[in-house]
Amino acid sequence: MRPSAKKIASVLRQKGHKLTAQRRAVINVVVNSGEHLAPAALYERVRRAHPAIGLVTVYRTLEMLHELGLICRVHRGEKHGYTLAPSGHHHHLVCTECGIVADFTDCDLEVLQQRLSQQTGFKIEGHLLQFLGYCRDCQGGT
Amino acid sequence: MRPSAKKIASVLRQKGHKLTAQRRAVINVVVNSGEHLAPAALYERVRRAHPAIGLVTVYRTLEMLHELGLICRVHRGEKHGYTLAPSGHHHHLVCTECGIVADFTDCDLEVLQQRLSQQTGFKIEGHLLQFLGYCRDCQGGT
DNA sequence: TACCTAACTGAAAACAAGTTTCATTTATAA
DNA sequence: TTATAAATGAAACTTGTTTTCAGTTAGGTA
Repeated sequence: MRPSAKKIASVLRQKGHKLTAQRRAVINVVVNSGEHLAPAALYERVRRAHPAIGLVTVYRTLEMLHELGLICRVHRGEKHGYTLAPSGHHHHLVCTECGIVADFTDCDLEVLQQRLSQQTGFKIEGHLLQFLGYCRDCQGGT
Repeated sequence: MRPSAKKIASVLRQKGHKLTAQRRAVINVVVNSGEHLAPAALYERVRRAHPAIGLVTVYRTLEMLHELGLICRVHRGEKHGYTLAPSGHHHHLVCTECGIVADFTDCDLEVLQQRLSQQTGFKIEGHLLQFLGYCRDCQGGT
């Protein structure tokens, strides 16, 4: 389940963070977009609701939400974007055209991981798995 | 098979690129290190052999080698590094401590990819898979 | 309800990785 | 040897992100 704006707000409170108008605005944008948005794009949207907000605040809010595990990062080219974090281990399928993101949870990499670990002697701590392609809407164009 | 310095040099020639002392120096460093090196780190090493080389040239040479498929990029944190490219499709196991890289080729993601494609309607073009952990030598410390 | 203070904010400056520009140099084909 | 397209290095620039710092504010307390 993806967390709601209310849920996120209450987590902030619980952790002793203040709930400012700026943070509310950022949270709303993140909650209401299925895309993974880069900080700059997010900033643009947030400004519609809160024109005076600074880009720095957007960065700081995203950083905080990320640390609390409420949103997560996606890699797309050099920069990265953020989306709501569904609970638990999961991966992304990113549209390289429009940035929309689909989640999936079952990656079945445990077997591969274990074998690699034995073969190489590495102590594997995690993995990075992401599919890249074109979403339904972006397949026609370009 | 990982290509040798000679092999790489001859590919450059074939493609009409000039074989300068700087390029030779960059190629040597890449060939002689099992680590994935960030451009800046590579630059440091290259300077031992060729003190007058510029960072720009390192970037340009890496870019060229990458385009020719002779080396490949690895993600590590925000920046990226380069290692020799073994031929064909492959992935990396990266030590987050020292940056050493192990390759592996069999990722068995076709099944997963096909299922995701059906479920989401995405036309999947590629994937990003990388394991992160500690290599044998780095497991003790820290 | 007013007040207090740590937390938060925004502007500007700083930073890091990478790229572009441009005048100079050089590998290599003729 | 020479001509020239390709390559180089310094410096300036770009882009994404972080730091600094003086001023503002959320929200607990009197």
